[in-house]
Amino acid sequence: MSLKHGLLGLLNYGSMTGYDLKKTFDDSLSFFWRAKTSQIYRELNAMEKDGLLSSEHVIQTDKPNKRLYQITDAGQAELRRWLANPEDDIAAAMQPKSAFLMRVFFAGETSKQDQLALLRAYREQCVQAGNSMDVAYRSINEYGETVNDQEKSKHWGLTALYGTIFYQAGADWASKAIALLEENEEDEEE
Amino acid sequence: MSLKHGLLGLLNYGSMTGYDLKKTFDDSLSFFWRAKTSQIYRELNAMEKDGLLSSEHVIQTDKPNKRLYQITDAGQAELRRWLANPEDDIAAAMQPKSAFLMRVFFAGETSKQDQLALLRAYREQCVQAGNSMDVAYRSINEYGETVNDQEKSKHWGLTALYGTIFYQAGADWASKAIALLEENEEDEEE
DNA sequence: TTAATCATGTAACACGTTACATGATTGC
DNA sequence: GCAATCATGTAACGTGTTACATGATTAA
Repeated sequence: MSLKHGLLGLLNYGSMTGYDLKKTFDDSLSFFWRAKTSQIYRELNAMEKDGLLSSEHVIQTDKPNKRLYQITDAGQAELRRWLANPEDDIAAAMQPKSAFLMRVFFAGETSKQDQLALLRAYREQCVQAGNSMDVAYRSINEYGETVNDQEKSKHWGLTALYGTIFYQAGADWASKAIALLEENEEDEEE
Repeated sequence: MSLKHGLLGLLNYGSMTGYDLKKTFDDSLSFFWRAKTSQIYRELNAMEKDGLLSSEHVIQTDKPNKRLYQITDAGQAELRRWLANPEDDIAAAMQPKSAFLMRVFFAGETSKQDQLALLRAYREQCVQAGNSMDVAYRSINEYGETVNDQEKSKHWGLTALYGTIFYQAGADWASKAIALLEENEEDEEE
């Protein structure tokens, strides 16, 4: 359901096209949510049918024509209703789904070299992702300082801070896991 | 694709019914993967059609009849192929999807009280989940000590360790986020 | 002249959830 | 008598991905 509410949340800031929404997702929400163009257009259609959005066709001469979506009163009500009921999403946040951990679970079927390579690759990616998140974090804060929407940018910054901590924790875990595997590397062979 | 490979991984340890597989998922993989009964039966069917599994009908007098699944040579080959190619899943692990963070992002639309309540509820759930993970971690290690499959239980333990660190990081982030919001609680009103 | 940006979709498939459907045996 | 365990599925729906389809304008 969260693509729907993400779209409502963004359109609550102002009218946009599907194309704009896609870019905003990619630019600002991509750490914790992503969606393909095809899914966004389909969802916008369904939401308009449900009365959460309305749209107007805008004819342009210099660029392709476009469809501008705006949130309706029913849409704003739905956004507020959603924000007021976070229980299920908090519970779901305790239940990650990770194909990577599935691999760790079954890594006993691979060679010790492969096991270590898996964990090292993961750690490296965490470090890299952490670095790029630091950049994003700074740019959000800078943006919040220059523009006068400090209240909003504060929450955007919190999601970026989550990213930094999440990747750091991933790298720490991988380091410990590697150490645990290397402990008995000498006496065992595969 | 990981339900498929989870089923292959478990059936690689020995033949099981759909019912057994469901229980094993719930008992051992539930921190990082869950599946409904209906999905498991559907997937087993598809996998048998693809030649990854074979099944035999077992007639029981004291209990309902059952269908025992076993992995085929093609299934073992597919399991090995999957284990040898982890790149995409490592990359995907850097791209979490979180409806909870979507809520944090848009929390500027709610009252300061609701913002704090959201973060406090999240922190509390992280602490609770962390505690129950510690229990799971200990039971896995005890199991690994008594039984002689230390090599396997080591990796199972690594996934539990990930859980502990993940929940701890979540609680730490929430504490920082709460502190940041409370910083300017005095001078601002909503 | 070539890549990027702007702009919107359809169709099919893959994966996950919800609701429905059945029924015997065992332990409290 | 009632709940738990054992045991297997179908149908419909919701959500996400992949492949396909088109085409103008602008900047390097």
